Amino acid sequence: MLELAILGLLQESPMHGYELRKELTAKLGAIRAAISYGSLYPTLRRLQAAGWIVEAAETPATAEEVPALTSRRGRVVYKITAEGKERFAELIAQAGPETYDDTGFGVHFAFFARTDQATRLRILEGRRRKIEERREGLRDVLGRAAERLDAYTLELQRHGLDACEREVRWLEELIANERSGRAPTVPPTGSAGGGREDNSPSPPGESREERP
Amino acid sequence: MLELAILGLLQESPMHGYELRKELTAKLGAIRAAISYGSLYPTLRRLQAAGWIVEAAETPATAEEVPALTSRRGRVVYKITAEGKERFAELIAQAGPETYDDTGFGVHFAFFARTDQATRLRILEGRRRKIEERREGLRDVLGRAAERLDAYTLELQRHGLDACEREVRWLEELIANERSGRAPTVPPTGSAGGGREDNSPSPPGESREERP
DNA sequence: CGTGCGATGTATCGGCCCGATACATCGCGG
DNA sequence: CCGCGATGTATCGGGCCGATACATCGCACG
Repeated sequence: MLELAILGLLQESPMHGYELRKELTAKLGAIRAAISYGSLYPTLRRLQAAGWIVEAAETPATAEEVPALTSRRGRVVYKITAEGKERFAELIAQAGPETYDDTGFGVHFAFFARTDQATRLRILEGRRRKIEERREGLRDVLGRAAERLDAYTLELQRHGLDACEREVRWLEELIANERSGRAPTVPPTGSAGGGREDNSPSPPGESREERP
Repeated sequence: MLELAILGLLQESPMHGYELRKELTAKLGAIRAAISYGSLYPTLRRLQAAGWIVEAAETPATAEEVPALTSRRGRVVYKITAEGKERFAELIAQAGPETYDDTGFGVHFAFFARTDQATRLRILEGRRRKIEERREGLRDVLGRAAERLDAYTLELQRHGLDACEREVRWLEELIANERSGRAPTVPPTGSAGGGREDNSPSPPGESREERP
């Protein structure tokens, strides 16, 4: 999952580890608290070994050749490669079982702007199915095994059930919106593209303004 | 976390691994999908090595000494020890940072019936604090960095924010209910105790029936 | 002027937990 | 009688986390 998220973020611009972590936290804040360095750095090394990303020198070397007497430990900037972009496309499109658990779905969703509509629909429906199953499990427990459990445990199940129902409704809305056509996708953002990246796509969820 | 959950369940009755997993899934279904055996068995071994639990023979050995020609691989039943009960009490009462993350809080809450009221209150308030912080983080992102993020990412944050607000309200209710006195606790369930264990404690949340 | 402290920044280590996999037994229906 | 799904125990590789260590930079406070 981290692999996918890093590849996705580096596609927007090169970054060093610390920055990456902050962006990760901002983008996935709704899903997970904060990525640990104990996960981040090993993953970066893995990605580098696979050739999906490369290190880029921090100082552009325009200056004189002062070869670092003090062995300055400067920041390490990572940059995605062409193979890395292919890898990202592969990961974002394929949907295994882990695509639908909380974290996996969150990461995929966070990069929906770079996902084609058919895949978005597939993922939203897969997630809905999974949540519906969890919901049924909770209803079963609350129905059949209620007398075996104490009041606090039951209250926990009720709260979980409520969250499931709410998420299913949310997904229904997103699915309907997705089917109805208006689906924004960030253009591939090719490395050479010039202009501003300020496209503000029409949002999912109910539209706040209507077309006349 | 698994350690705490296992100790808690074995306090109700001895169980073998498979059964333990089912009970765990029933009790924590609102929190996590299903405990993996790859977690369960190593944890059981750990607990055994520490002396918190012991293996109990499946067949009570009342029968003749037929010494298992076929080396019958029978089920392995685990039983909590006195030290294990102490350990559980220690774990359930102490509150580190991990007590307030999603999983940790869920497990603690699921065993609130075996937790004293002061600890329950402390944990509920700690959890509320943590969720409030997450909520503020999300509000910050939605306020300050909104234009840097695409519509899908923003929608994710909104959904997360909504979930936070909802959970805070839920916690407020539980806290108020807890403060108001009526707080059920399962009696220690001492190993020697005789009677039925059918105490049905008054539930958290709004009471559905009122006393005249 | 110096000094310490919080933010920035890179990195490792032990440990928990997961998914995949393997293997054995039991009961039941075809 | 045979297969098949439920029951049941167990290991292995790998991902991710929390704790920890260490270095630099800017700046506020004495």
